[in-house]
Amino acid sequence: MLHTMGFDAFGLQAEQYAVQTGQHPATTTYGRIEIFKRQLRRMGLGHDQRRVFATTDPGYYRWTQWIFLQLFNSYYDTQADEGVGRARPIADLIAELDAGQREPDEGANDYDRPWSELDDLQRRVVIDRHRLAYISELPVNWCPGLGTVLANEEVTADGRSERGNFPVFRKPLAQWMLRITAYADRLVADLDHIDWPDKVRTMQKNWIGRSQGAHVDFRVEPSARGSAQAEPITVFTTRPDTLFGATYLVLAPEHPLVAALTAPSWPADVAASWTAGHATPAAAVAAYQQSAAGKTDQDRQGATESKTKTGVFTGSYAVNPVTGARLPVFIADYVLMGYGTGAIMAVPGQDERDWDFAEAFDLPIIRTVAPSEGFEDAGGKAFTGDGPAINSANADLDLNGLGVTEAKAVMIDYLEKIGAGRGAITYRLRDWLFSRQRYWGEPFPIVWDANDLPVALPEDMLPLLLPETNDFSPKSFPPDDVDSDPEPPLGRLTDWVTVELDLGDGPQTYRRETNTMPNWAGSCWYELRYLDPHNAGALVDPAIENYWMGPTADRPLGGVDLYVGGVEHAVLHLLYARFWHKVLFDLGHISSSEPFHRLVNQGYVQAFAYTDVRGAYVPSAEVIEETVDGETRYSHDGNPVNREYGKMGKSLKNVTTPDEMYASYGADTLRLFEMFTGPLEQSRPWDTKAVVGSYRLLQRLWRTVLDERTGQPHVAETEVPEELNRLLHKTIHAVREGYESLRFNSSIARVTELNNAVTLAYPSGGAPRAVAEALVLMVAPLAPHAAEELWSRLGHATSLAWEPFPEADEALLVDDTISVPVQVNGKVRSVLQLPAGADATVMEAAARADLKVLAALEDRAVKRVIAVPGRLINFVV
RNA sequence: GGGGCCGUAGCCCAACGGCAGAGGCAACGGCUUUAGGUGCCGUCCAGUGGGGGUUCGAAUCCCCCCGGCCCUACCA
Repeated sequence: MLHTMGFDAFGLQAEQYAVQTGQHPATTTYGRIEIFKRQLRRMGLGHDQRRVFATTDPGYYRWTQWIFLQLFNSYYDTQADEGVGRARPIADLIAELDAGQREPDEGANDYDRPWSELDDLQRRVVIDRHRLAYISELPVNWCPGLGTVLANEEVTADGRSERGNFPVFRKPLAQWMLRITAYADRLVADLDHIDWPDKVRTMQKNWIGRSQGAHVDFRVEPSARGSAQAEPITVFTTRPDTLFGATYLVLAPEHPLVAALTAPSWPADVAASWTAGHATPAAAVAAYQQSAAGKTDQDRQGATESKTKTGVFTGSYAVNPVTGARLPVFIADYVLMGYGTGAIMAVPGQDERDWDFAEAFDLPIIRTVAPSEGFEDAGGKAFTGDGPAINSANADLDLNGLGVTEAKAVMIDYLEKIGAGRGAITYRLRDWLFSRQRYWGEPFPIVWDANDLPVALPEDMLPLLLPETNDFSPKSFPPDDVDSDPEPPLGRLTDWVTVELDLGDGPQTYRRETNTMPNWAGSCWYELRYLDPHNAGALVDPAIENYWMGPTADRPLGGVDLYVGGVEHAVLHLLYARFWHKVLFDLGHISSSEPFHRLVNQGYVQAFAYTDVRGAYVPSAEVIEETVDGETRYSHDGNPVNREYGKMGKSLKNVTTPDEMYASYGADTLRLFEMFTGPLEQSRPWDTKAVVGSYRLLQRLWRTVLDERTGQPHVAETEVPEELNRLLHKTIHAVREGYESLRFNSSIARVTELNNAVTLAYPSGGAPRAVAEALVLMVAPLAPHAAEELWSRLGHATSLAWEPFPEADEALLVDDTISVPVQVNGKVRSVLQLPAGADATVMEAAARADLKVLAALEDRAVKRVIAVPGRLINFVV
């Protein structure tokens, strides 16, 4: 077994602490690590110390940087593995392009010329766009209050930073991105082959958000922009079947086509609500864009709840490819640039949001799916259910009468035929924004050349050490300062930034990348480093990786046998780590394709909180509980208080730490108690009253083994009496089962039960040694200190850690006679003592001879007899 | 709005579809110690949130409702 731990110590939290205390992050980080190590040691947690490291150790982040180079130097070959796709070295791509075997991926080549006609610089730009680590200039999450950009996963639903709770704005900035979207399908598919809680699998699936539908192209009326060359608007829809009901288009305010679509003037007789009172479309669009940009997603959400839709007309019209109808083009913030194409076809008849917008702007509504009976009479508006298509035919195509699924397929075929669209899959998942404008993180092993193109440092220059400085504070801004721009602290170290290197073309001047990696980088692969923590030549020796984590029959994709962690990592760490693991797998560095085979989410330790009559929280520690007339009451300073239940928090005045319990009862009691209060996976209240129970168990066990006054063992070197021996072996069996299934609370209960029986049978010592030793060994995993001491005093020279765990003798698990309940119509009427091996016939005969059973049967005819050997008999009358 | 988990004695929690109770806390009685928020022995207590269904038999499986906790949310 390999059981260890490490310190994930780069990132915002560690840096903020350092800034607050005016110390260097390295000082505070390594200082805290020493404290944590002491605390963990004090608890007797048995991690393998030889494998402990911090993600901030240069010997570790050297390999984090190395993995980044792997990402930079590879691309996703979507054709590989029968279309599943696989990461491959970028050199392979270049070779194939040079050999004329393929052209660049769609969207990667902006030069209107094939690869063979591009110059070297253009080729580099095109190649850079294929990399798994690439620079993007799309809008990102900019958080002025933190002075850094953030990943989608670090922004809460209400548009604020998960850390610090500052507003987050969308802003176009050149940033490193990791192409996690290439792995979307595999990240979903492989969830079926790992043993994770359904909850976490569902969360990942929802986060990845695969949806199947179509891209539809809408031609823009040339008159709108005074040019015949208008670029079509491509929308994504999951309901191509409803295209006949599309009555307008909506673009996200940030959509790149908005400028081109903004007409010079309003058409005649434009509705007042469409213009928002502005004299020209340009003014209306500009005003709307500005107000949308200044809003956080939280403000947008406010509109969601009231269902009020806002937007403005661009003055342009597009053409519905199946009906030829003129569709006004709007911009509205209910359409998000980050999903699909950032543009939708609005079908108010089948979409509630579109219906709301259509009502607000007085736009036509055409039903293309017949609503269910009574739907409209009941005031139903948009009908999103299944039903036969209506109003859905033109000269070449007739969907009427088809169900939704069939109509979708027919429509996609038709769109492909007329060149107006195609089937498409989109994801909610975005590529992973990987730059942070922070000091305390892994520097990127990248330099920029005279062409302002990125160049990877060679592996032998790793690790690229984080430069020493006292000027590490982030440049943050007023939280609402949308116009601010990020300023990485490393950029201030001009001596470090400008560097002369010979990377093969002779000495040249380069500019170092000044962003750092996010805190997730280090925890993306630490499970691999534990396997081979001191390897200087590879992140992990392949043979060692295969030994510990390679695929087996039980773990078809390989991975760690058991990973215990909080559910809060479901769409952050656990998603990122799976992604990196798959990249390393694709590139042949490891044999497992999933990092963690079995995941268990431990429950949260929660706490009660108490409010007084005014609703103010009072300190939980001062609340008195009493039971009056069978009713439990809580009071504080003599005044009644109300009890709530939930997380611990300073504002709730219910935070407790285990320190006090440790001081009063010691590490073993604390460990035992924490495992005893309930199942590992279940959240439960931290209610310290009951801790004496665990304390007593250890005391009682102590007295079972030792004479309290002398400290000498008082066990007897005798055989275990048969009855006690049966209990012993049943206990061993149950305790094992409990440990194996992580139901530690049950195991402790069974140990307690056995010890109680021993105490009862041998009140003043003299318990058989075999029983005493088994008890000590069984409690050892949870109370190692006391167990070790007892083991030693029992006369053993070596640690019990080397002792095998007790094994149950199967023969002793079954009793000679068993009590078998006899039911009549499912109700227990009698209990018989029968030999353990009694078969159904014997059981029935015995039951029929039983007086209580006869009385219950009352001469009624027995219709049926269910006799389950070893369990029960049921007479159905 | 969507999703997940959970409701069993005063409390925390057990119970392969088969006698509702393993263990602990609290309470009560006694013993011990009395400096005691100590130790020991014993006693006590629910019919499984509510309603329906499947079954010979349901805490357990299915459906609806109520309550708690957590996640997610204009995803086209």
